[in-house]
Amino acid sequence: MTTNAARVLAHPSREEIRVEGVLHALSDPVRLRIVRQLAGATDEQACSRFDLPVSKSTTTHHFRVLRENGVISQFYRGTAKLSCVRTEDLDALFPGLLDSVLGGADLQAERLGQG
Amino acid sequence: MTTNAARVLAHPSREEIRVEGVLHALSDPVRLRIVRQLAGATDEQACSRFDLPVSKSTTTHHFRVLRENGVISQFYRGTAKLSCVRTEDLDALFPGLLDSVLGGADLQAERLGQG
DNA sequence: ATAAAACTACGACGATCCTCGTACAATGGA
DNA sequence: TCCATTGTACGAGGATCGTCGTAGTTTTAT
Repeated sequence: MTTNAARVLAHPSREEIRVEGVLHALSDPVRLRIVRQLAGATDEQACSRFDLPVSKSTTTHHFRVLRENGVISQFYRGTAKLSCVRTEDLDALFPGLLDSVLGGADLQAERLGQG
Repeated sequence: MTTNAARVLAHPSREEIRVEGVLHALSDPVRLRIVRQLAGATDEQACSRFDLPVSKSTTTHHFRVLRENGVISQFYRGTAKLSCVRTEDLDALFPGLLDSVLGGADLQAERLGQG
């Protein structure tokens, strides 16, 4: 097989990331859950390792929204698509934002008794 | 005039505020601008003191979204409706979130040259 | 070559969202 | 009382969003 261009995923550069876009990306329950799981892991994870209450196409959609808004980066490895949070970029652009969102989500989950 | 019940505004209690709702409320450019202006002032401000690029009805809408998601509190004084950020509640629920959003917005405005 | 695994592209549906204009309500001052 | 100020309620239009199923692509293993 020749290399497939569609397998190279487009990411916004650091300068293109907007705080409104990041907040919007994180404001959906499914996507917030994805980011929490990604941030809790030590390395990148495949989309298939997420147990989400939505269909597979919807899962694809949510990962794309996160990527297009600069929250995660993704790349292919075999048939799998791996994701990780763009911690370095987000911390540089919006210091403390990611941590406080994740911390706030943790507190809320604790408070609602379903951490 | 007798007291009008419609003039008493409904606010979510602290326990009802959700991080997803707060993020959603802050993810709109107009609303983020409102909150930045509110946070930059020392006391509460009337809606009419905001110079926004939308109509008056749309302004009302955005203030309501902010209030219903627990970001601001509002009360009437005469014909004016005053607003202020629910700093104490937000800091208790999601420590550091408000500050990092505001700080990130400031940095972004600086970076884009229209602070 | 065949099949399985992982993910995507596309179109569709209903819900929500942002916006507006118009008409209305509440307050305070002349 | 009359009017100006301030904000609301309502309905509407158009855009975006979240969801899905189906069909298809890419890769790896057999």
